[in-house]
Formats: sequence, structure tokens, C-alpha cells
Amino acid sequence: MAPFYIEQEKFFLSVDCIILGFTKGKLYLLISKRRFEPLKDRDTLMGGFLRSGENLEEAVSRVLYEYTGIKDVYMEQVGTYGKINRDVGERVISVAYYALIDLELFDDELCKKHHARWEELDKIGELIFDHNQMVDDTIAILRSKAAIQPLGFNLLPEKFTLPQLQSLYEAIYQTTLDKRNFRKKILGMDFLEKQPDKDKSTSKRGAFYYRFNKEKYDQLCRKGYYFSL
Amino acid sequence: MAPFYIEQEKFFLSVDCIILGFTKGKLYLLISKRRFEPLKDRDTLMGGFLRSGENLEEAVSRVLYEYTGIKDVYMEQVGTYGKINRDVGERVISVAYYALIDLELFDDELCKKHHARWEELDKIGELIFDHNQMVDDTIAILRSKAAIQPLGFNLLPEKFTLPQLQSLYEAIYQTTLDKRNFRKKILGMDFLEKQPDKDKSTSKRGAFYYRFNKEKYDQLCRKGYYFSL
DNA sequence: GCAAAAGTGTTAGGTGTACACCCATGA
DNA sequence: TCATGGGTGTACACCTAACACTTTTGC
Repeated sequence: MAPFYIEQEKFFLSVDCIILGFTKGKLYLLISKRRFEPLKDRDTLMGGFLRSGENLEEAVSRVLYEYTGIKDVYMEQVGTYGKINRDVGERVISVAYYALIDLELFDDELCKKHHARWEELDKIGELIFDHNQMVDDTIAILRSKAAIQPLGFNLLPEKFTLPQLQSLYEAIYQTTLDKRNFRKKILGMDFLEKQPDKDKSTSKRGAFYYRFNKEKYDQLCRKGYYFSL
Repeated sequence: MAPFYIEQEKFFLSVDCIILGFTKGKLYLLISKRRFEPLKDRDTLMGGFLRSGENLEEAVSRVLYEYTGIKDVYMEQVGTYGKINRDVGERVISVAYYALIDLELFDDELCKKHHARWEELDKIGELIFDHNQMVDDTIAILRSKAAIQPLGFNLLPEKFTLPQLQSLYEAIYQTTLDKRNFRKKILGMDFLEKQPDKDKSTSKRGAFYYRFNKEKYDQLCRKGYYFSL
């Protein structure tokens, strides 16, 4: 490549990850302690600087793997934050991505190693820079997307129960849903597969497992079908 | 500021603008000819490099003003495009914003000066780099947002008629709407103010002008009201 | 046998959608 | 007077939301 743009300025670019997990009816955010100056040891999202050999998504995957030990995570761009003084060190433009992970796959050892912790989403304290804003923007996106796309399944294990799924939606929308209406709607969509076995960890009777069938869902979409709540 | 991050790499950052206008029942995109190498003279979105003294939105406003002569435009971030080889010159990470402008305010002289032109949205040819992708992403966002937020008014003059407004929504969603149902719904929302005068440019009878009352709309929102289509 | 969570149908009210005719005016 | 686009009301189907009791089983 010829140096076409030499007269232009260059900038530091980072990626920040809003890593969400779900368990026991609550959404959790992975928070870490910043490892370097400025603002060393303050609460921060997982992040890292972009390197010249990688795409944005690759940088996010790298950071994600480093902090969680998980690969192949569902992620989406939240937006880019570029205010001149957002970083108190030097000017850094940051691209935020959120990731939804299944907490059962999560490596607790890595968590300790990075001084990272899962914090309840509605009890998050002050994070550095504009990281709280990034979290808020993520929640807004999650709410609007989860209603029209089956995003939530990324936060659950492969096999999950309907009460679990319902409590996930209740956590996302901070509301309570009618059990009967919820089941009617979600089962009417025809892309959940009932499994023969039950989860007996939360009740004596046990709740049947279901599985999200992506093929069926995609097939329905191609026929002009629309998911909605 | 101390040089905290010296060991990190820096990148070129640009902003690209998807500028949309609406007139005569159709959406138009402002397209320009690239003024420098590489790919000089090819069709491109309006764009420019970020400078160290400005926020992202300021860079967009600068580019927008330069090409259209308009200030105070409604704009939103579309996303950030950072693939390693997206720019054939050198690596450039680009933040895309869309802007909705009222074509009546538009300066045709500037258009000619910049070899820019309004192209019908569904007749856009090949643009440089990933600019077609940016346009597609914009349309997707516009469709999902216009249904739940009164965005469309940014594309119309202050005073507009209901047939105009309806044809705007028809253009955004590539569909036809029932006149009676549309009027019932939109007037039921109570933030359109009927004006005493008519637009007689499209019919002999003339259509009453309306005005979008942002105060009323905000007030309704605060009461938990939700706009929807 | 009882506590605790899982599972199951019906109804009323509201919302979306389809549909056809009269009105005002300039030419 | 006629052609053109602006404006109006109703009926039906569908979807949503509210609601209470039975089942299973470990203790």
C-alpha cells in the first residue's frame, strides 16, 4: 500500500466489552480492575487497544478470550465513543461491543486471575470514563433487539427450561410476565424443541428442558415470519 | 496529559455520512465523487478524516456543512467499520453517521461545486469500499427506528401535509398504507398540529399543512406514551 | 400431607386491517 | 363538468391481557 494519507492524524483505538451473563433470574455484568495508569485499580469494562493486524471483532474476541476463556461468543457492536476527553490519559476512541455468554461455560479461575467479578446489572457502581454510558446504551439495544430477535438464547445453556427463559425476559425488561401467556406465545413460535428430560434443580416436580432450534427459526424467517417478544 | 499509551499503535480515523433527503415520494442519497487517490473520481459517500481537536459529531457536522451548507442536522451513528483492508489506500477505521435533512433547505450550488448529486435510494450503484454496506445498515436502522420514534419529520419541511407524511413512510418501508388507517393512527397521537393553510401544489383542493409539535411529543413520552408506526 | 414450583384454557376488550364513497377545486 | 387528489367511518378478525386451579414430587 502506498502512503496515501500521510498528512492526516492518527489516533489510539480501543475496544471495550460489555459482557453480560444470566443466572438465577438476574443479569450480571463482568467488571474488572484496571491494570495500568491512569486510573489504575478502578472498576472498568474489559478492554484493550486495537492492533494493526486485527479487525475490530478480532480485537474483541482476543479481549474476551483473555478475560473469560470463552471463544465463539455472540457479540454486537454498541457504538463508538470518541469525545475528546473521554479518556483521562490521552485521546482514545473506543468501539464498544456487547457479548452475551452462557455462564455455565465461564471459567471462574480466569475471573480471579484478572481481578474480575460478576456484578448484578442494576447494582453497578461508577466505572471509569464513559463506561457506564456504554452499559446503558447496551441495555437499551438489548431491550429493543430482544423483542424482535431471539437473542436471549445466547445467555442460556443449550438446554433450558421455560421458567428460566421467562425469568430472563423479565430481567431484561424489568417486568413480570404472565406464565400462561408467555408459554403460549413462545411455544406458538415453533422453534423450541421439548426435550424428554427435566431440570429438577429448582423444584421437586421438575421443568422440562427445551432447546432452541436455529434451523427452524431461520426457516421461519425466510418465510417472512417475525419473532416478537 | 502524560503520554500513557506510547507503546500502542495509532490509526487513521474517518467519518462517513449517509445523507438522506426526501421529496416527491422518494428517498434520495447524496453521493459525491472522490477527490483524491486512491479511487479518485469514483462514487463515494461524503466523508473526511477526524482531526485531533474535534469530537466525532463535530467532524460529521464539518463534513456535512462543507457538502450541504446545512447546520444543525439530525444525525445518528450507524456504526464503525474497521476491516483491515476496507480502504484500498491504507488502513482507515471509519465511523458512519446518517443524517436526515429537509431538501427544501438544501443548497444546490454547493452540490454542483462538490460534484455531488442526489441519487434515488433504490437506484444506487456501486460505491467505494464498504459504503454500500453502510447505506444498507442505515436503511435497516431507519426502518426499525422510524417505527418507534418520530424520525421522519426531520426529512420534511416544518410544515407538511398528511399525504406527504404518508408517502414518506411508504418510501421508508417500501410498502403502501391505507390512507384512513394511517390518518387515524397518526392523528390519534396528538402531537401533530393542524395549520389553517393548505398546500395547493399537488392538488386543486389542497391539503392542510400540519406541524410536528416536539414539546407535546416529549410530554407524552414522559407520561410513558409510545409512538409506534 | 404439605410446601413449592410446573403446567394448563377461557374470555373480554382493544387494536389492526380491509374497504368505498363524497368533497373541493382548477382547468 | 370533469378529472384529480383530499378527506372521512364502520365492521370484522385477530391478538393481548387478565385471571385460578390442578399436578407432581421431595421432604
